[in-house]
Amino acid sequence: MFQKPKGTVDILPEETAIWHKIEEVVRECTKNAGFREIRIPTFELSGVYKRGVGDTTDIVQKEMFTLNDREGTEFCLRPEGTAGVVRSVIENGLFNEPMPLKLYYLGPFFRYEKPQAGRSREFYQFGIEMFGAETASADAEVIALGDRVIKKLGLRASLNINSIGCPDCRPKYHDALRDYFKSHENELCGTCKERLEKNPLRILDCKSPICSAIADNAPKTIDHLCDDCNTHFETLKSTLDSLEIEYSINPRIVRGLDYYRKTVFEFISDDIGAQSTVCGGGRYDGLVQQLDGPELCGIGFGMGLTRIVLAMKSKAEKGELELPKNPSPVLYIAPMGDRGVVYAMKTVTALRERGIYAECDVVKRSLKAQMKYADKIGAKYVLVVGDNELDEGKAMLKNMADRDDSRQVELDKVAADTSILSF
RNA sequence: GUGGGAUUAGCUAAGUUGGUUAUAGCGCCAGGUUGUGGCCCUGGAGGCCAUCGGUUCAACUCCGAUAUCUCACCCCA
Repeated sequence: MFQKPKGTVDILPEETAIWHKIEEVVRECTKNAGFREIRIPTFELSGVYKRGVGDTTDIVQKEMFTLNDREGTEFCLRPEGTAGVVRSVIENGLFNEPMPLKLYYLGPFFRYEKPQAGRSREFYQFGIEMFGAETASADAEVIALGDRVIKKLGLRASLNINSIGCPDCRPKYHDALRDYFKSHENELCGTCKERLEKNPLRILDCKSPICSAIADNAPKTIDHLCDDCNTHFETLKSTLDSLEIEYSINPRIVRGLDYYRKTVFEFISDDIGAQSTVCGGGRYDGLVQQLDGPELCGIGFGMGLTRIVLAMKSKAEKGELELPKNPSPVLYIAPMGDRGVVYAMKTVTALRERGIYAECDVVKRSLKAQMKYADKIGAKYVLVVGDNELDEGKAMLKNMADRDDSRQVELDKVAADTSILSF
């Protein structure tokens, strides 16, 4: 017997109803905000990610699924969405469209990781990208969309924002940070000692209690912003205030992808385990040029839909949310005898054409077994059709929710007049 | 990549200090007189007890390895 690959999941019919709901909310929210869907390959030339996401990131260094074609060209299964979208924007000249260019995507992504709650090797992500708008209003619009999707799904997540500066002010901040941590070098954990030279920003993220305590008093990125970045951040805050979107400023938010500039943010859920970032993103003003495109700023986020599903299930367990279910048939027709089967098939087909979910027996079950089955699948009404009914042209339409409630209907009207399927 | 926990039927679990045909509930299928669901009763199907190796007269039970799941670190959505 075959097993699915490690770290992948089978999403079974019971759960796909939840996914349909999520996709419905995503499509509605993006449509109302003018984001249009883009569908791009699930794999790209490796360089797209190596150059886009950054050579030194964990994602590129140890989490990519790579494959080679017969000519030896190296590809990667997409580990994230932004780099591929940027590649497509450049390759298709979408930067010539009216600005801002607003896009969204939805689909599977792949990272070679050790699986745990909220982290798998194949996971689904919804993301948006907005190009050509460098104002803080654009940041707020992107954040507001993430906020709306989360709220429309009945979830709560706290929004954390930060600014990590731009190529002008970030080096100065790095120096200040390095100076500070150097004075505590002996106390830092092993990994953080290494981080000191390579990427001191990451020490802020360390979960070790000692490093974390030291980091508490570290210089904050928002105290070292240049005038431009500072104004941008202040404007973002006041815009979020006026939109009544709650947030907290978290100087520890440090994203692991090299392309981020200025605004970074995360929506964090407390309904799931340690992998609690349900949506994360930020501004990436240098990325398009980094991938050989024109000068074009951008901002976006990725939303981990697998984690959204986890959060919804967790909420449902606490009784705070009702999970979407697959639909039940309005009518189940229980035929008896060959003439009944013909009637049942014709009527069910006609009802389906009219957009009504109807079922009938196709396994030759006894009447009793059919009733049990109709009950199990949650049919609202049942119509028993045998020779007697066919001869008279009439049958009893039974309301499954109420034992004493049934009405006589004319058989040839069941498919024609759907109003009889509600009483 | 580093740790901890787990693996017995489709699902949730029991299985005595190693000892004959490996259990239960739920679910599935079929019945409980001629044409009616939920409750109840009866029967049936369904397991190489994760895999491989070792100890033993004898292993679901003890030991080792592998795989997978799971939780955390790391990292991220």
